[in-house]
Amino acid sequence: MQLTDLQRDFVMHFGEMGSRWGIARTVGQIYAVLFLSDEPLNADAIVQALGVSRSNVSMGLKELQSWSLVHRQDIPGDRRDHYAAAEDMWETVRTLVAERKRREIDPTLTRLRELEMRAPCPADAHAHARISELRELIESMAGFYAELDALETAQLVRLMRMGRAVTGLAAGAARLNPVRRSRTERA
Amino acid sequence: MQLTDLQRDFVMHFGEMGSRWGIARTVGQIYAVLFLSDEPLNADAIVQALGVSRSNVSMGLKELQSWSLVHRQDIPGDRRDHYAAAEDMWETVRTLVAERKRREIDPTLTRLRELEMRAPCPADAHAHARISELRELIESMAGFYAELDALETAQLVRLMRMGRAVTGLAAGAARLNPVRRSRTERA
DNA sequence: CTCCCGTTTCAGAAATTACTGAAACAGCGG
DNA sequence: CCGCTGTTTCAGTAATTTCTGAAACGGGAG
Repeated sequence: MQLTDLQRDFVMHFGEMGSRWGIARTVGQIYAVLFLSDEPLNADAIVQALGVSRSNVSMGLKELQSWSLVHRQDIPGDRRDHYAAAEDMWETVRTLVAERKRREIDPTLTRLRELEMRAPCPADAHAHARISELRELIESMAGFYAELDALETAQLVRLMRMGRAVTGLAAGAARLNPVRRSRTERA
Repeated sequence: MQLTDLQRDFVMHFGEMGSRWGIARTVGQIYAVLFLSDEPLNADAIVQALGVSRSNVSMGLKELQSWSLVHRQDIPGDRRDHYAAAEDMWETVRTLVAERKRREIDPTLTRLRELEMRAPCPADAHAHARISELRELIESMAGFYAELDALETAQLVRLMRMGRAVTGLAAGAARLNPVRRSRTERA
């Protein structure tokens, strides 16, 4: 398979961005190729398109599948495995975010809670407080995320495109649904 | 300076997480030390706490300042530079997100728009469509982010802790502010 | 069972990224 | 202007990550 100029430039950019996200450059490129393709591709087509080794593609596909970004898809009458990127990009964003949360946020929360449990040696008073505050912050964000994630995709998209209405809530809602505030916050 | 057990464990975890985020391990550790400290620290204190080279700390502090996560702070009667992490964690989250957007999302949007502009060679029809769709998706998310970012911190926190109310909007708003939907979506 | 087509694994090579120590630099007090 | 304290730069080294080619594996057809 031979990429067009447009495809090549897109794929290169994607590889570049991927490598800033802890994703190996070629893994990003493999995803990009599948993302653009209008049909499932077999591993050799990807090898040709990118000029990387067969084994590298195999590893990359495995990783992409572990992130649920790519899935195997049968082509009748062809014994080889074919792969395709998920069609629905919003769904893909969801899995991407969910996966990152699972791999990065959740373990951190666990660890922070564990640290908070420890017998608080007096020299640690300030550190302890900072850790609690950080844990609370992360929990707030995780809660907000869980809210959004519970929505159907169509609703989520609507919400994101609603503009002012959402944030208007924040200003107006103090009366309707007040959050219990600490003395310092009230000051 | 000598770290307590609690501090050491936190710092190590932070370094670990940092390195999954494209931040060098020691840079994450430097930030963590400053984050926990109840007073500004000079570079040598950090060198001692982490056991890394002076120059590494100097580079790390420079990078953290470029992300606005850490700032220099004078200690009267001490010629050395002292550094401190920002007090307000929500503010820190904001700058972190803003900075990542600026460095990663904005260039991608620019590039995607540029690719869309190109004379659409017939073989690229599908690729072109996918790129447009991706661009629109990213723009939606960026718009939503801009909304949130425009809020005062206190309001933002309130919004995040509001629970149902926010996402309830999405369900209710179809009538008030309908989004034009494609035939397939309606099906 | 064996051959064939395709996939996966893995140890080492290559490339990238992070870190160090030495030297240059900055600015202040004398 | 010199000497002292502290900071930054940078070229080289170390460590880590990514990629490759060769070999092992798997399973269906004959």
